[in-house]
Amino acid sequence: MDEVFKALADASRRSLLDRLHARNGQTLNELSEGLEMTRQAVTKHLVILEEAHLVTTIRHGREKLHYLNPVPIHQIGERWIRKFERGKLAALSELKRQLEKRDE
Amino acid sequence: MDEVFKALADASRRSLLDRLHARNGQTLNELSEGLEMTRQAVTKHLVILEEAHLVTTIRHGREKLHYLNPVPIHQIGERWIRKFERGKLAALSELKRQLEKRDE
DNA sequence: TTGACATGCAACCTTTTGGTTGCCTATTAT
DNA sequence: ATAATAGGCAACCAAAAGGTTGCATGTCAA
Repeated sequence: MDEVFKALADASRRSLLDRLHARNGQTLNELSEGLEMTRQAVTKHLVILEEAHLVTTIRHGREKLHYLNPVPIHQIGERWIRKFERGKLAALSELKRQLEKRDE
Repeated sequence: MDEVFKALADASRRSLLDRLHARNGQTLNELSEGLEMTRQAVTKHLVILEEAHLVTTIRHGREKLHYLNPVPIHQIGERWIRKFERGKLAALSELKRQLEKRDE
């Protein structure tokens, strides 16, 4: 879980996920095109995304195809975000209560 | 959005959010108790959480009370995670298709 | 009113992160 | 066969992150 959060912390990596979401199965060179970054920098980002299991790769000859794996993203939603949403209304009303008594 | 992702990237900060989720409105000293970190380190984390609007504070005399704000977390779920969940099934079936043709 | 307590500020340090350049290897196309 | 193409590896670098210590300030209680 920690690796996923860390991987998502960088805007370049999130935009790589966006690119794969737009078109899945791209090669390293395709993913590097038009970016303000060298191919090697993109490689490093992709390694981090792979280690977080956000991206899966398949070698096809000399090409490496990259596929988005949406499972970890889904798990963040289920296991982490949901937890905080349950307490949401209660938290807000508590905040309101505290705000109202701040002049004591 | 970027600030929120960055703030959530650190396990110590996520555990501070957990603590506030368990009991809202804690002081800095309370939040520092039992942690493998000095109070000053906790302060720095709380500043980052505040800047990402994940935590709101209210001064009450010499104490500073910290409240969890679940809104940014909810927005990550709505604006970011949902986007990837829509393509989920399509992506998986595409992956399967690619896997099946890899021996060409 | 003064000591204790809660927090703030600043300098400093080490490790991690995000990026680069240069070169090497494997595969494909001519 | 060999040149072009796709990607991998390693050394290096600057900046950011995460933490520390030491001291200052503001507030409360005796």
